[in-house]
Amino acid sequence: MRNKHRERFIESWGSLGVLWGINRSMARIHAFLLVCEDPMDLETIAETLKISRGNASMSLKELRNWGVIQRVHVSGQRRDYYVAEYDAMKMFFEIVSERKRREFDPALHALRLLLAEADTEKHKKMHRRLTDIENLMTTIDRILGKCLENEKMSKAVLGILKGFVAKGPH
Amino acid sequence: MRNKHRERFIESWGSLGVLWGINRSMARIHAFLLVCEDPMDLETIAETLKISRGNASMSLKELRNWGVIQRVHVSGQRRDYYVAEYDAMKMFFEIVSERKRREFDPALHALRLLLAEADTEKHKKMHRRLTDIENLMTTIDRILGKCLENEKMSKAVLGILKGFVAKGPH
DNA sequence: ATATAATTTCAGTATATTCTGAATATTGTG
DNA sequence: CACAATATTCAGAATATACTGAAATTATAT
Repeated sequence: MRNKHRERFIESWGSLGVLWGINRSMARIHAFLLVCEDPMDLETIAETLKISRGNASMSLKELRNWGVIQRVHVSGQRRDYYVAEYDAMKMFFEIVSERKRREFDPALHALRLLLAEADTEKHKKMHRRLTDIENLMTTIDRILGKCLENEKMSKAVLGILKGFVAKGPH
Repeated sequence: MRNKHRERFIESWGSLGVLWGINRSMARIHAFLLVCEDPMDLETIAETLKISRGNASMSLKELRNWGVIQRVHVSGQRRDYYVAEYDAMKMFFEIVSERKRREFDPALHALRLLLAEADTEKHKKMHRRLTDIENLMTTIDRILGKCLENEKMSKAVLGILKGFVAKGPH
């Protein structure tokens, strides 16, 4: 039965969205548009997902800001219709980029300030711990930087990793 | 002034924690233990971070469950003391692993069920979109799988990426 | 054993987040 | 322009999440 799987996908995509910091309604709408072949209008969306029009309206606006859905016109129709962005990666990297900027970067910066003035001798263990974390975060920072630079780079990084996980015994 | 930077680190680590799905109190305690050279007791932690003992107690318990801090004994002292886990990666991968299991895996599974029954001809665009996402998620799934397998693997993956971001013009 | 220090638990409270729906604004049509 | 259809906004309500603090429990020392 199709609807069961569709519903399940929508709900699990909703939980995944929460992990990104996107609220459930937004993520569910996004999922719904992903599984729709044709553009959908606000009313259908709100009815299908059992949410208010107000909520749907705000969520759709936000999703457009994230660049993961688009508003389209259907000829002969007055109302607005929405479709999911065709490019799967775009959504993914948009979100990662934003999270990096908001939470990761400030933490790394604060960590560096702290290390700059730390007493290496007096606080050996602490210093070691923070240095390790700083190294790890710096690596992650560079990787993300590359990936987010442009689509070509992100595909290159992904390609390398794909190669790595593919080879080896099975 | 050291305390200013320490505080800033603790607060930004708190925000970063929220991104992982760890609440602010937990993440702040974790940060505090990271910047302490010596083991700290519940009372000091609660006082320093201005949270209740109850909250501190529960958060410390949770952090131990995540494996990112340890309870230690200080000779001649009755109360329990806590230190941050020495291994930076451990914390990182523990959390990623849990999030993967809880949110990522179910979404990927639901997506595959949906694709298995999708009508490729009738729903071309939708099918294409979902297939793209499935491919991307499968790659991520494999990479994470490798990384989480054991520490050696995660270091290998990180090493490869490090090599990639290091080379090139600057 | 008993007293006391320390920790944990959890019901109730506070706070933050999300959602609703009616009021308002906007857009398209005759 | 007037009217109707549609979309947006936002104050208040509902819900979810986090926190407190006092009571119950556990551990330790004498």
